[in-house]
Amino acid sequence: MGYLRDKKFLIDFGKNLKRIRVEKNISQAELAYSINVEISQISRLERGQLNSGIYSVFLIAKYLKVSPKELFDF
Amino acid sequence: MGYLRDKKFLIDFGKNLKRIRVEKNISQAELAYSINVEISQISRLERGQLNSGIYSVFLIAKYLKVSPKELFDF
DNA sequence: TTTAATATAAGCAAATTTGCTTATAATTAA
DNA sequence: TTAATTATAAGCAAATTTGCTTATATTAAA
Repeated sequence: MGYLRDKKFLIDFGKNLKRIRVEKNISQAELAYSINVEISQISRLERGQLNSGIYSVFLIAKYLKVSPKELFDF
Repeated sequence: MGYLRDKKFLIDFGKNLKRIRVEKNISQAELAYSINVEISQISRLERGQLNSGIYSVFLIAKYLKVSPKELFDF
């Protein structure tokens, strides 16, 4: 990640994702396994350490049974 | 992009982005220049050829003066 | 507390995106 | 039609994400 990147957006996104995932009682491992991505990706994404691609977001939203929109609703 | 990736989401996302951008009378070049990304990225993104990071989406939404949510509203 | 489950951390290779560039095609304006 | 603007295309290096792995820390349950 470029050093000039404003991380607030990524951190807020991650927090929102985590909130929704926890609300649905789904572990990082379950989510990761179900959509075929690595736990480490979910972990890093939730902590704002990763600028994931929109396709991963789409898969995550799908498994969490929310619209991708909702993951950006913060 | 992995060969198994379902491209429909990326293509739909791109179309929606293009629709919004054109509605606002903003060229790919203007958008790209304004948020410091390459025109080729915008072009590829709009055609669903690219799984851009959410941070780029955030920047794009910001310049287009829409919520990131709106880019996923399709 | 002790155990089990969950989450965070970090390193490395492979895959992908991004920046940069040049060229061509398509669209719009004159 | 012609010129100008805008969009698409493609190749390459650099940067970043992702997959894979092992290890540690935190949280929840017994």
